[in-house]
Amino acid sequence: MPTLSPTPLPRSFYEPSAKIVAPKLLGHLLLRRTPGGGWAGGVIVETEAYLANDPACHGFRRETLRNRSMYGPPGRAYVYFIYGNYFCFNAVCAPERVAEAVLIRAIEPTFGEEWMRMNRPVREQRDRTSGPAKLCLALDIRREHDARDLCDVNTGLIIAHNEHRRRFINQHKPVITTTRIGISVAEDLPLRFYLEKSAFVSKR
DNA sequence: TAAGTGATGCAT
DNA sequence: TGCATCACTTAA
Repeated sequence: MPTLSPTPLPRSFYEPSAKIVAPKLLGHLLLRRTPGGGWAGGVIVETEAYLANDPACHGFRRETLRNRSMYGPPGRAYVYFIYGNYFCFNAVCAPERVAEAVLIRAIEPTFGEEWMRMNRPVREQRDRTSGPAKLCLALDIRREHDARDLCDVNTGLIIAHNEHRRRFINQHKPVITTTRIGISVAEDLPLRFYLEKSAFVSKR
């Protein structure tokens, strides 16, 4: 499973449209450096794509203070605050000035589980990271992580190559493609992707 | 199933 | 300046 010295996915990985990148992120690793100096996080099992010509995308209308990082270069974080309580984490895709991103909706915890349990002490392990705001709580991802470079291991928030990705996907396939959750426009687009056999998928 | 939560951004 | 909206979660 693990990599003590993780290798971030390269920036070129995020240059295509989010609709291409979203399914390709399944099986890779969302990782956060802990105060203790180790890594916490796990395998991405559910994603959604938000596109430049997509009314549900925060960057659909124009650049604002909130969505600024979506308009920046690919391979950075877009973290936004929602419902007065929660943060959600995205990986910015597509070239600069093209506002696209992939929302990470769920991960399977594999590293730093003790630290995540402290951050989000719920009874059931599968409730720890089975939702976009849940995983931000477990990994203590906040406003200050917005715009952070996911390709630079020194920023402490990365998406890393999973050398066991193929095996993980084989064990958790098939990949299901369906409509996105919690939106009120463009509800019919097939832009949500998840691994059918993962217990951490937020909703079926 | 519904309420809580407050920043955001569009309309005024 | 005001106010509806919101890529969610939790407790019922």
